Amino acid sequence: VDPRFLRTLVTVARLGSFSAAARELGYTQSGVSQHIAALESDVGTPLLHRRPVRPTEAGERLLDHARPILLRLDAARADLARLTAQAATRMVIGASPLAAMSRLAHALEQVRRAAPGLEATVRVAERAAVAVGVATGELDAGLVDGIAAPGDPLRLPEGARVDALTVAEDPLALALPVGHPLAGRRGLGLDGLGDARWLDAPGVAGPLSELRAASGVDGLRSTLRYEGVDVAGMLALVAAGHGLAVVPERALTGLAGVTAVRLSRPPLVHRTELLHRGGAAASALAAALGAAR
Amino acid sequence: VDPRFLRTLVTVARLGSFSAAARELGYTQSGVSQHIAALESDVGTPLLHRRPVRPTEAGERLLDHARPILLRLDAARADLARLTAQAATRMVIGASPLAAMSRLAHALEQVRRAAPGLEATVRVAERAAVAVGVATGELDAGLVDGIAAPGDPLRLPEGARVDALTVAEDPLALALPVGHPLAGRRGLGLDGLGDARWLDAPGVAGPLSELRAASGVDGLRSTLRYEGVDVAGMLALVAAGHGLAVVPERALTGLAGVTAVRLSRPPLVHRTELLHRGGAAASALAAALGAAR
DNA sequence: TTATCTTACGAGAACCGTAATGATG
DNA sequence: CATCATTACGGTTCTCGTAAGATAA
Repeated sequence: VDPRFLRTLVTVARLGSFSAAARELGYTQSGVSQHIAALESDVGTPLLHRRPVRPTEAGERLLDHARPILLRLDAARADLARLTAQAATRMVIGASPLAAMSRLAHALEQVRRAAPGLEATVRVAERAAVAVGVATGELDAGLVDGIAAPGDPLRLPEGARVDALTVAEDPLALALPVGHPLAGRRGLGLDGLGDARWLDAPGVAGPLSELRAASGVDGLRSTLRYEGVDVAGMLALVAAGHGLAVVPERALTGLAGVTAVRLSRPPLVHRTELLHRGGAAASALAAALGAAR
Repeated sequence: VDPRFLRTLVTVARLGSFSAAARELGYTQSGVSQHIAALESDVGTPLLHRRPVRPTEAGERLLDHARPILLRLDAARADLARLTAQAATRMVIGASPLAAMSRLAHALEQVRRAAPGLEATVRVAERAAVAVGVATGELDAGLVDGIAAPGDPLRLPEGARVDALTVAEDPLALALPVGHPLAGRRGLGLDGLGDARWLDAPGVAGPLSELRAASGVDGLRSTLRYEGVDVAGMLALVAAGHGLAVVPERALTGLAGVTAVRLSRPPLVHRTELLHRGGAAASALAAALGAAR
């Protein structure tokens, strides 16, 4: 019942070890063991397999609830803290890798003219982490992007209570190595490309699973996974023929070794949203971004 | 930090009294006072005005978080309890007042043929309460209805983690007293009716605010509020000229004193969904309802 | 054996009830 | 002055750390 126990559970599940969780949380091994034992006696079922430490089915079920609950508790704390907070002089903005940085740069320019003393930081992380950061108050705002059907909002982690403003919806393109047989085409549909080799770059273009979910096209099998967050790095792999990737068209202009072909058939867009929780600085950003609600 | 404190807070806020909350929760006055004091000292701000007892701004903020968190905690408990549960012989189904009972009756028929020993109950409550009941395991399934744009899901309380299946989308009609000047029309739009007198029947046709939100038409002012859950009762008020109401067309056939005119202009439908959490009985119901995902 | 989880036990803190005190209409 | 919230205090329970025990690799 105690949320601290739930936090211990998710930490243990994440690290796969009682001792490691104890170190991270500032408890004793014993304390962690007692937390888990208390939870298990409460629900009347084992939640973790031991040796190796791995959630049971019931554990997985509880974790699915625990993570959003803990996120929401943190969000509540952050929300109340902001009520008492004084005017901020420091602003931290999160951004996912492909989020339209040029737009953000221009908007920040305007905000800084309006508030000269402002000290701003931009921190790049993946979309879910940015959403969590905004919800928990670590970030004052976040610029995130992803693939979605036109008009659909981006999917964010459960329990992350944030306001989302649409910043842009841009066309998507397929990144191909130069000389690829499809490189001359005007537009391409995904449906014929289920058998192609794909590059899965979750940190850059979003995970392939997101594309699969948004498009409804099955069988997009990846042959290589790129775990960096660097666009040029990923495109080098595309240029070398390791697979295709779907990327916002604007990210592909003027890069050697790859050709862009606009993605036409399943109506999908590269969507950019500004996440915030209503602070003054975030509102100024929203206005400067010309965001449509 | 203790969720029990949050539960105390929401109860006190709902009842507007420490003593009443203590009675309902099985605490003493003193215990409730200590809960609130602990929360206030934790967040560093008063959460309630006293005499009369009413949430402060910070209190409202915390309540917005606390209610979904508590709901989710209950849902987690129910979820885990179901893992250990044996085959159910008793099924409780929630239904909002206008949810297509005839369809449900037919589906139940099929389910009972397949499982003859089944003891079923249907319990009528408003939509949010049904969703909460399904999430917390009090109900095995729920049939709820409401007004929405075509294809849009119904809005459910935050934290209510349920699966929703679309059962039907039916046309909406305006209920008018016989002899009303608009009664002869073939179809009507809401946009010209902002100035009409409206009947607000949150328990029957859904709150007027829902219609306002779904249609985008402002200024639907109600002159009378009906708090019952009885269709005929509400329509009697319409027949007497106390105001117009938007109701699913099928609910209006063959009722004395009122005429139905189909609502055409803002594309809205009366939507019915089956809420459940994946139990065997609920799945059988879903199949019998021929629900499309 | 070694790393790891579990159990035993005691100190300290937290929670809740009884009862007295204070405040408000 | 009657109702309601707060404070004081004590008993019970809970939580956590130390330390010893159990168990699998």
